[in-house]
Amino acid sequence: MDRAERLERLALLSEADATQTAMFQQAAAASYGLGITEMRALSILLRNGPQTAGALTRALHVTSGAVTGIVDRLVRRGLVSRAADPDDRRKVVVTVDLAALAASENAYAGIGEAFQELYAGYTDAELDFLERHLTASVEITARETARLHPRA
Amino acid sequence: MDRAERLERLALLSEADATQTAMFQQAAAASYGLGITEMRALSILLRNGPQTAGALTRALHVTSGAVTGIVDRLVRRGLVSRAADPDDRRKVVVTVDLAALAASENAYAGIGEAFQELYAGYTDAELDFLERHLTASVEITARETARLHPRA
DNA sequence: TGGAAGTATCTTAGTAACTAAGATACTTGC
DNA sequence: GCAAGTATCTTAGTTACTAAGATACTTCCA
Repeated sequence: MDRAERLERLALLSEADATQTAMFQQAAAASYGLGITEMRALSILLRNGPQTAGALTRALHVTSGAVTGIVDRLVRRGLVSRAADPDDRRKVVVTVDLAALAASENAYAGIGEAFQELYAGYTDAELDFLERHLTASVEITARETARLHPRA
Repeated sequence: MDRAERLERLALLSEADATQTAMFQQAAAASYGLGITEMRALSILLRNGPQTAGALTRALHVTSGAVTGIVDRLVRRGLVSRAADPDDRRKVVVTVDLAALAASENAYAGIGEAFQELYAGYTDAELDFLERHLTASVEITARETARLHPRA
């Protein structure tokens, strides 16, 4: 098959995967009774550790007012907690309550298993390639997202 | 490296990629002055061709009332048009105006180029693997999304 | 053939999550 | 010690959604 043609098909597939994945995330968030932005905030807190409201503002590309509401709602559900920063009392550090999170239903269990099953059929070399590809993809996408945000 | 450990890292990376990609999509939609759901509707119309409002309702997992608003806004921007189905006059078929779309700014140009550059460094075998992987991923994700939607 | 049931879309009222602007509380630098 | 800067929260308004139901058309069956 022609290489240019393959690249074209890959771009389309990649776009379809992105749309489908975003819709899954929204459905998963809804199944927890959370909004998509609250879910993203949780994801960022889990991945990058406890951080201030300001850091979440920048990571989520929303206003500080929105973050106040997001953290309020997560606190009300007992999924995160706010704590004053002893070094700078203007700051508020948000921390995920891992025990509470573990105790809640896991909407990701099904898809996680399905992907583990898919990966099981891959060779070590293929897994290695996929890891390198995803790392590059995250880097590119984060950079291009920042480019689209005038305030960034 | 241990295989179980690699699978664990891959799952985390995959989640990070999904979150980042969703945020890019939202930023791209906003740069067109569109909402994320309008963008998804356009994407579905482009990928699967002209279809009825009802089909969009099912594909987007939103209510029929929401689709009315989404199509209204896209029509107002001149990006799509409504047409009566001659065979069933209850139906309204929505079609993308490709010329209008091509004439608008392309927020995807930058990321598209970045990925083409990434792909340029891949072998034919790697591209082939990626295509098979994405195809499987779209299939799994669509199935798992449907599972999370009670109305589906 | 005509009426009941079903289907497709749109309308309306209400809700939730966002933005923009500005208030409050604290910190830093001169 | 005061002015300017920073971090978060508050308030008012907007937007895109849902739920419920109205309208218009189609299908099925006695």
